[in-house]
Amino acid sequence: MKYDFASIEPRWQQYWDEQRTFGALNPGEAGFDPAKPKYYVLDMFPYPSGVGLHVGHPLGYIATDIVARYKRMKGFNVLHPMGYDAFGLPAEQFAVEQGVHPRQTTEQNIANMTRQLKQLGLSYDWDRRIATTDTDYYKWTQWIFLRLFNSWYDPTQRRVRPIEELFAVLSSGQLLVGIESEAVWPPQPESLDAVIGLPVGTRKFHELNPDEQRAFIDAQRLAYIDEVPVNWCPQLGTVLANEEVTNEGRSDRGNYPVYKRPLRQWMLRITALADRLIDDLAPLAWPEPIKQMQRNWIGRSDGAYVHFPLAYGSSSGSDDVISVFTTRPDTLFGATYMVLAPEHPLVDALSTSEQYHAVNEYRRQAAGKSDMDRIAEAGAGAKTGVFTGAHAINPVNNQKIPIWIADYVLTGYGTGAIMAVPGHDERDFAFARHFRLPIRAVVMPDEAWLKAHQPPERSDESGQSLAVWYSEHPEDFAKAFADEGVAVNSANDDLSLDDLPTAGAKPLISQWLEQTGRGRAAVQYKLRDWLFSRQRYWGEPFPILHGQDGRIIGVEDSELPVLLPEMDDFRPAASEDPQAPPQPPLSRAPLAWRQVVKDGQTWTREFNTMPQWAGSCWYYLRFLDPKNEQRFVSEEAERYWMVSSKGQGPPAKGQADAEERGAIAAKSEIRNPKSEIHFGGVDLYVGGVEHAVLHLLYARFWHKVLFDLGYVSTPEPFGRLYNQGYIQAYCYRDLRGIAVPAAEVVNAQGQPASVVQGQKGQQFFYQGQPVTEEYGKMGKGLKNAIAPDEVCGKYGADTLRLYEMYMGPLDQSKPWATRDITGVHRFLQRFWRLLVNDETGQLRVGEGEPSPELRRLLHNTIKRVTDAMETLSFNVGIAALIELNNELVKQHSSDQAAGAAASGATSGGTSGAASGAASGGASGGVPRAVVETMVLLLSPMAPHIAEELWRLLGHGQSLAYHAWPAYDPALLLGASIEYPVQINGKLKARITVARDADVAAVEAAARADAKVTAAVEGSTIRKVIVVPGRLVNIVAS
RNA sequence: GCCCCGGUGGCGGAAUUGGCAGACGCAAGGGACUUAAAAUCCCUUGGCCCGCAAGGGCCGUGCGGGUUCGAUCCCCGCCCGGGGCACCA
Repeated sequence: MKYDFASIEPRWQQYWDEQRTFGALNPGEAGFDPAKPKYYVLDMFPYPSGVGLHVGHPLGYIATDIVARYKRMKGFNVLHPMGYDAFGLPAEQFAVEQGVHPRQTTEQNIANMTRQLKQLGLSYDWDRRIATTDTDYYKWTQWIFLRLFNSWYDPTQRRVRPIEELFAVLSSGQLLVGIESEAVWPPQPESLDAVIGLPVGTRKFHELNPDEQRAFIDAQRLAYIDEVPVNWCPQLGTVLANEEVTNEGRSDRGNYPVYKRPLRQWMLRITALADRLIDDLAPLAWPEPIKQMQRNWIGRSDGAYVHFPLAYGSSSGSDDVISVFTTRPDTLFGATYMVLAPEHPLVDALSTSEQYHAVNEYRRQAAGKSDMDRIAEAGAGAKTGVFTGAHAINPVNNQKIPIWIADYVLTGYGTGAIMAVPGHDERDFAFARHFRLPIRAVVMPDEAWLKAHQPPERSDESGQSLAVWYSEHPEDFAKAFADEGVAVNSANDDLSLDDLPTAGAKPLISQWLEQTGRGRAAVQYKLRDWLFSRQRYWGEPFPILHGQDGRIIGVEDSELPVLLPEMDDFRPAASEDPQAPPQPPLSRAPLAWRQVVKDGQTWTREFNTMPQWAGSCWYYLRFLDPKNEQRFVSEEAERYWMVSSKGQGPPAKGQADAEERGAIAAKSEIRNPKSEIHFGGVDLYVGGVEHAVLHLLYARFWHKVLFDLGYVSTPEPFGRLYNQGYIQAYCYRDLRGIAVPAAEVVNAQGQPASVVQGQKGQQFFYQGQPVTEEYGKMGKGLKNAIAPDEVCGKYGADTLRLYEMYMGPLDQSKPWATRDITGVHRFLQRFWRLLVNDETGQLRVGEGEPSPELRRLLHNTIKRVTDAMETLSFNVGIAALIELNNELVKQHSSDQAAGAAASGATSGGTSGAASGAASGGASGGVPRAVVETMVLLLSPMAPHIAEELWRLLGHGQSLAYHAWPAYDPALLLGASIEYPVQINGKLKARITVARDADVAAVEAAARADAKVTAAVEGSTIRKVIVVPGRLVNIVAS
């Protein structure tokens, strides 16, 4: 009876399905065991694409499946679900191309993908399958949006609160509200402290009229509408989030040009939580680079606002101030001009009549440029700009400084205006040189810097006079000194920074600014509020109604879901014209959908839809309780699955230490007194690095909002994150550089490329034409995709699973080599034949006890495989099983060969383990205890063959919940240990001593060894180092 | 430019993170079985050198230094590859 995976695998898949083997039980369900710890292991759910999976996709799924199966055997209640992220641009575009409704294509794709996943034997609880497009799923996406809409961020308590509480707080008169805010641009309603206590135009909330009150409240919501400069992609007919725009200023999807353009859009106030999104990263068991990427993306920088009064107000009054943000307030004395972004709203009012034309021309050009153009120019180092004709007063020295506009100042960051310190900023330096603006030195560099960048014509001068020269003429030096140094030329009647190091000057000047009302210390983030609306059809409709009076209200919870209307034409209004107005498809929906009568008034629905990220922001919560009709997840299920069980597994690499974790947990105690344990969440979350910032940041934001509002128990959703690498593959390009189908490429001898690829000196041909071999990420773009169906058909799912895990470390990218698959396939066949006689089908298992040597080898293998499971290093776990199998195969064949002497066994991992192992009752087969353990160890990785062998071994039920084998640490070592003996660090001899020999005995044995005595002949032994259990090193000279 | 990650045989990769470098697999070469092939099994396989041989010597983890009894691992300075960010004041 041969190893016939083609019949074994479907049979077991059917069995698991029918028996609901992998169904996870929630608290309260029949059979639920409260004594079991929980383990939630999650994949990043896929987008159901029409082309289906290639072998790169399941890499992470196989890994999580192995963990899920392992944890079940370790006695955990395991939740391992799968679903589909089915809304969004790609699904819609695919549907448009195919000319059918997106729902139909989405359902087909889901069916196909589910089939592909099931074929791999993945142990998902399929009863919990969800798709973000299900109405009873997006009902709750809308519900969560309403929570965002109906809450605000309280900066004094640093948490999200229901909007009713803001009304109460404001009505009680506790806070002052500056409705006519000072001339800070853009206006900053998001931070209440910016408007608390401002002297100008401040009124109490109850002094506002109802419209003003409503406007103020609306502006505080976490979901709000704002007219902001957005990324507008005319070809896609929609706006895009910053995160969806490439470095080249093109759309992530489709690679179309993107333009900046002000539009009224829905925003989510993610910036309010920026600090916590940074701080709470620390204790997470995430890869450090991913944390770093999130920190960089959020881009916190500490500095100060400085208010610059205008020299001659073009309009009278207190508005005539331009505020800037700077990280270097200590260089304020060196600010010799200001620059506004071309889009800055004060530009019109500022510009003098002489400069008006030039300013307008510049702004027109800037508006016409796509981000791509703008970035390309920046890359060339060119600085452009125009003088407005206006001046401002440097508040620190009352100097009149010119105001320019230039597109190197961005509208989206800070206040859209900067103070230019050309002496100490590279960009300002380049700009000032180009336009011959004054450059002042206010920070003294060290001598090394002065020497390195000194003017060429005075290179022989001494350091001392260089400092003087720099102080007077920094413009003569090669570049701006942008580092920290010592302040110079920085004093007025009231204040002196001179001789202070930068770190000391900063707080001093910030303090002075605050005391004199000229500014204040502040923090800025690169992170922008999240642009949340899209002009597409295939997304979640907003549960929002617009009144004819301009009021915006949320749909009642009881009215959810707001269903997507059926439409024949759901195409977006694409256009070549960047200025064409957006036309969301839903604006063409049937009138019955568009209009709602409520409270005797007619309301219009919101026509935008949510971006694809919405559904993936909380799917991990819905998996906990996917059928719940009353709530997005029951409190009980949420608490059980998300709050960490105690004493789970070892920490992942890079996990924060206990102290750090404790500190953060203590902080969050304050935020949510109701929860006891923190930073649990998903126990293992596996997915690609491409989601390092987007999905993971958005989901963390939503989760924190739900946490603050008391809907979830942990401040973070994903306790442990792991990123699998890409699978790469060889690809081939013809002479024009166009990728050709890799499967049809052959070498000069006509062999398929897959058998000889990677070898040197090969030439490859496609349809008789020479092609070049390269190496890249597997996918349809490079025409080098390999479908899992192909491999499953030829070798079986177990072999595919084993191969993908054996290729190398899970987190590294590595090349697919079809040729190598035979290695693990052979292993499975050899293992099968070890237990089953090919011809007779009889078991070859002995009922005796294993020899001590074999037992030791077995326990070492258990340890190695168990360690591999905990650290996700499956490649070495598989290697350990192969080694044990090889050893057993060798012994077993020597058994049959007339009891040949076991003398040649030297290759085992633990030396000498094998000799004579077969004795002790193994005649007639490998001891049952050994093979059963091996079957269990193999089962998470190759579950079908393991189940089949388990059944052949006489077990009546699935091994999925059988206890994981344990090893006895006492059995790992033999009676004696072999020590390598080094002389001066070089290996010279080996000695064998008793396991319990003490250091002195080991040293004596080493000194007595013949090879050692010969090697140290004629020199003196200075020192002998004995590392117990490791080695001996003799220092001699 | 800035920030990460990596560099080990012909190839994918191991090495208890300071303790025997190259586990395991692929490929390659030799052999057994076979009419033959496939499959299977056995042996060899980092490089160089000495030896008829058994065996022995030297070099070797991108490069150059350093710390150490001992370095693939730690430190300093480079080179190369991959990823992220990028006019963020």
